[in-house]
Amino acid sequence: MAGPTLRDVAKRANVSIRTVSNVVNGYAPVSDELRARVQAALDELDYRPNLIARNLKQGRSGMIALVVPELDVPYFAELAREVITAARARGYVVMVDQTDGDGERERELLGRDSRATMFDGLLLSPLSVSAEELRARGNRVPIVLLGEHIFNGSFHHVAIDNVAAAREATAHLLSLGRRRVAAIGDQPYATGETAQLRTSGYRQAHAREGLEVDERLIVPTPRFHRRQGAAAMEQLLALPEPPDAVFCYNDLLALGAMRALTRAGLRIPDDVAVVGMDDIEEGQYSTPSLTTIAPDKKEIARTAVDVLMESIGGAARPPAEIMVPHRLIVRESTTGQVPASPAIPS
Amino acid sequence: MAGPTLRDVAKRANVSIRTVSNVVNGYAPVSDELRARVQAALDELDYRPNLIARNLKQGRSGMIALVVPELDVPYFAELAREVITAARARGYVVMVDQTDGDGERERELLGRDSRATMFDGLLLSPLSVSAEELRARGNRVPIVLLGEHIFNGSFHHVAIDNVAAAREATAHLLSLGRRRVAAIGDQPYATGETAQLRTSGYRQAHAREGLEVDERLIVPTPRFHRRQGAAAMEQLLALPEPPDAVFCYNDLLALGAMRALTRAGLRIPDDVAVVGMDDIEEGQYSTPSLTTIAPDKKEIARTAVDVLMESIGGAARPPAEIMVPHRLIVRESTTGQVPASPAIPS
DNA sequence: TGAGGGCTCTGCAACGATGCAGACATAGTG
DNA sequence: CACTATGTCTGCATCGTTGCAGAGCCCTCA
Repeated sequence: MAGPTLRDVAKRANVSIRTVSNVVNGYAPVSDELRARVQAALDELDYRPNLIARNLKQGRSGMIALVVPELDVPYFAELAREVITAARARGYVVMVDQTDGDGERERELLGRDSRATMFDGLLLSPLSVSAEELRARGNRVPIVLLGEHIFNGSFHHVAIDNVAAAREATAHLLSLGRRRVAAIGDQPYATGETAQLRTSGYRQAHAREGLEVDERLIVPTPRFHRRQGAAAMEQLLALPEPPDAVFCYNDLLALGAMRALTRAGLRIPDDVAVVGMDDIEEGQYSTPSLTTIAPDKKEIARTAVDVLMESIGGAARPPAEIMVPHRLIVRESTTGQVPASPAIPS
Repeated sequence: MAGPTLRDVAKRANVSIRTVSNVVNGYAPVSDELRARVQAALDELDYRPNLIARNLKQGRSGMIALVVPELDVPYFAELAREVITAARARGYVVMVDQTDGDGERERELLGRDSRATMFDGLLLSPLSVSAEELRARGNRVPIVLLGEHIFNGSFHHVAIDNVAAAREATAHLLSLGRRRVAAIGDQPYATGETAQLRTSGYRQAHAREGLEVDERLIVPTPRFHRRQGAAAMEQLLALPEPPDAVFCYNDLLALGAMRALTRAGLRIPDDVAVVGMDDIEEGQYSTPSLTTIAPDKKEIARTAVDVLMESIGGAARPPAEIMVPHRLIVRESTTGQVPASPAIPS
C-alpha cells in the first residue's frame, strides 16, 4: 500500500538517505554520476515524496481553507474559483468547506478538534458566527474574513463598499423615474450586518433625492435564495400600491423575484424594474438579463489571498478593512435594452 | 507562532507526554485526579493537536481531493456540495481543485510532485486526460472517476447511463410530435466519450421511432457553456429547415440556446422545445423553466465516496462501472406548462 | 505470604522527511 | 610538504504525534 520512502531509494542506490533527499530537492551539489544513480533508483521505484512528512518537518502545509456557507450558491462558487486560482499562483492549494450557514458548523471550525490546525490560514465567509466569538476562540491560525461586515476590527476583512453599492443600485432605479422602489433582503438582526448596510445605502439614495421610504416596501428575507426572492416579490405584489421597481440584495433573490413577476403576468422592466447584486453569470443569460452590482471577484480573491499570505508570513500589521471595487452593470431588467456589448455575452 | 505541543502540556501538568496524549484522545484509563490536572493544563495552554503530525504517524490524512474542470459550472458546484456532505458524514474533508479542463493541469495531478500524495483518495472528473494515461501514471492513491466514460475498466467509475438518459430525453421530444429534433453538444473526438454516448442515445430514440436523423441537426460544441449553446442554436436557426426541438447535452447549453431563441423572437416551446441535462437549480427558475434529465447527484456523491472509502480501506475488489439513477423532469420548456408541483419550486 | 492480575502511567521508537554539522577526499596555495 | 579551501556526501537529531512494551503499584485469592 504505502509507497517507497527515501530510505528504500537510498538502499537501492547505495547512498545515504540525505543524498536522495538532496537529489529530489535539487539542494546541495551532487556529482553527476551519483545523481544519475539516484535518479535511476527514484524512477525504478517510482518514488513520491510524502508531503505530510515534509509538512510536519517544515511546519507548514501549503494549504489554506476557504469556508463558505454554500458552495452551490453561484456567487460563492465563482468566488471559490477565483480563490483557488489566486492561491495556486502562490503555491497554495485550497480546501473548500461549507457550513450551510449553520452557526454550529461555523463554530466547529474554531473548536479544539477542528481541522483548522492543518491549514496555514483560513478564508472565512461567516454567516452566523460573530467577530466577537471568532476572537474569543483565538485560533492560532491566521484568518481573513470575506464579505461579512465586522466592525470591531479584530480581523483582516475584504469586501466591497456595501453602502455605496446599494446606494448606486437604488439611485439607478430612481434615475429611471421609478418612485416606488422596493428592497428585498433586509436582515434586521445581529448577524445581518451586510444586509443592513445595503438597506442603509437604499435609504441614502432616497434621502439624496428627497424621497420618503415606504417601510412596507422593505421586505426582509432569512436567506438569499431564489425561493425567498419569489416569495418576497409575491408579497410586494399583494400590496395595495405595488412597487414599480425592486432592488434585491443579491442576484438569486432578483432571479426569484423576476420569476414571480413573469408568473404574475407582469412585464420587466416595463411594469417592474429589477436590480440584483453579485453579477453571477446566470444573470447575463436570464430573460430578461439582469442589471446588477458587480463586485470585482478576482480582486476580492486576490486581495484576500495576498493578505492571508502576509499574515502567514508573520507580518503582524494591524487588521485592515479592505474595500474592493464594484460597478453597476446595466442590462435589460432595468432598461429593457441590452447594453452596446455583443448579443451573447461572454 | 507555533502553538503548545503535547510536551509543553506534559511539562506543565508534570506528567508524561504519553499521558497527555491519552487524555486528549480518551484512550487508556486515566485516574480522575490526573485527568483533571492534565485537562487544566490543556485548557490553560489552549492546546490544539497538530493534525499533520498525527496524520504522519497514522499514515492517513483524513482528506480526499475532488478534482473538477470548473467549480463555477453549476453542475460541478452542486456535485461538490454533495461530495463534501457525503465525505463529512464519513469523517473526511474535501480539497476541491479545478483543472479548467486543461489536460496539462489534469496530468499535473499524476506527476511526481503532485500534492495527490497528501490525500487518502481522489475523486476525479477528467475532461482531457484518458484512462490510459491515468493508469500508466499509476498513482498509488485510490481513484474513483466521476461522469466521464472510461471503458477500459481500470478504475471505479460512477455515472448515470448516458445512452439511456439521452434516449429518454430525445424520445420525450419525439413523443410531443416534434420531427426535427436537433442535438447540441456532440464531441466526435477522443476525449468526448460522454458526449458520444449521448449522441448515440439520441440516435437510438430516432431509430426506435423509425425516423431518420438529419446529420445537420447534430451540432458539436467544444465546451458545455451557455455561450456555446447560444452559438449552436443560432447556427441551427440559420438552416433552411430549422429544428422544432433541441436536446442539449447539458443545462447550460440549453439555457444558452433558450436565450438565443428568445432573442430571435421565437417562442419556447411553441416554436422550439428545449431539453437539457443535469437538473441544475437554475433551470427551475429560468423563463421558461427547463425540462431536463436529472441525475441523482446525492447518490452519485454518496456512491463515489463510499467506493473510494472502500478502496482506501484496502478492499481490492475489481474496478466497477457503477450506474446511478436518473429521471426525466418535464417543465415548461417542452410542454409550456408547469408540472403539478407548486408554482415556486424548492 | 506470595504469585497473579488489574489498573495507571511511562519511556522508547517510529512515521518520513529536512536542518545542521561535520567527515572525507581532492584541489589549490605558499 | 603542510595547510587551507572546496566540493561531495553522510549521520544524527528533530518536527509532534502515537504504538508498544513494560514498570510500578495495589489488590485479591489460594
